[in-house]
Amino acid sequence: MKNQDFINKLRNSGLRPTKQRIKICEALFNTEKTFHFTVNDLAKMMQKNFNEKISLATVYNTLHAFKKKGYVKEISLGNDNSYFDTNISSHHHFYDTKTNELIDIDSSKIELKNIPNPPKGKSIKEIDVVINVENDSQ
Amino acid sequence: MKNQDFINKLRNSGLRPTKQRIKICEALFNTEKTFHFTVNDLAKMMQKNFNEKISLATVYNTLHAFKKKGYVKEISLGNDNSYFDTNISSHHHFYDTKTNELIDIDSSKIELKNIPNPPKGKSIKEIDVVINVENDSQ
DNA sequence: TTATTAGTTTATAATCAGTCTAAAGTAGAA
DNA sequence: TTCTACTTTAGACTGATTATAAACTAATAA
Repeated sequence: MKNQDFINKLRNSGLRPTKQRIKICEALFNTEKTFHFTVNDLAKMMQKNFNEKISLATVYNTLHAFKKKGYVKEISLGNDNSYFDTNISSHHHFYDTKTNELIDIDSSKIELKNIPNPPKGKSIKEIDVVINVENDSQ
Repeated sequence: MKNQDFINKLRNSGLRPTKQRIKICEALFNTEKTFHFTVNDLAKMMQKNFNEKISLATVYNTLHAFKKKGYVKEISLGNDNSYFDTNISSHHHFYDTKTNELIDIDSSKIELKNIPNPPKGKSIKEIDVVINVENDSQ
């Protein structure tokens, strides 16, 4: 993808294509593979790999805007800080509770049967399966 | 359950039956139904319903100790603060992302098929299914 | 172009959950 | 009763996230 594509992408979804947002698009979407990251990871990555100091507040704002637009997903894990994922397809995760490592599982791999009906008046938005794993003790 | 039962329960698992721990046991386990709560919920509950001001640090300590002993479970949700659950059976949850409401789903209700093998050297500790729901828009 | 304005970015302060610390208190064993 | 190790506590501290308010900039109209 070229810069102009990101500019269009942003503009089409009602976000002004600012320098910072375009750079963040490059960092997130100009990759072969999708990946997981924290807000801090991204802020550091922008400075080191993209030579672009972006204020933390802006990184938060941008990620939340991108999340709203469906460009990234936020991953639900119990622990400390929250993870984002550039893999926006429906999928699940292995999660190493000791190392905080996250590994994607294609949603087609796991079959969920007998999903119960949601409480009255509510409807299902998404189902997250987290398989908590740990290193085998030696 | 009577106080003496809690004292035995604590002592049997190597925790000294202090006044605070016994009171917290009463609050958590002398109920008809299991329930979900945050650390703050519990601290307030102790003061209001049990007339017992317990320091926040102690509430944290106690809950972590109880979690380690398997008296409570901690629930993995993305958002703000973490939830505890007095339902320690294996089970899943409906989670209302707008209201933060949590509803238990018996683990036998949902059938998981084709669980993929964990990454090499790791083994599965637990599987959490969170069904995110929202109020139907009127 | 230029001027206007509405949306953005930024540094910094503020907040909030959770942890740490060191002193005071207490249960259990001798 | 005394001693010791475990607990509790208030308050300091940390780290993630949000709020604020001033400076900046993209989009639009003139």
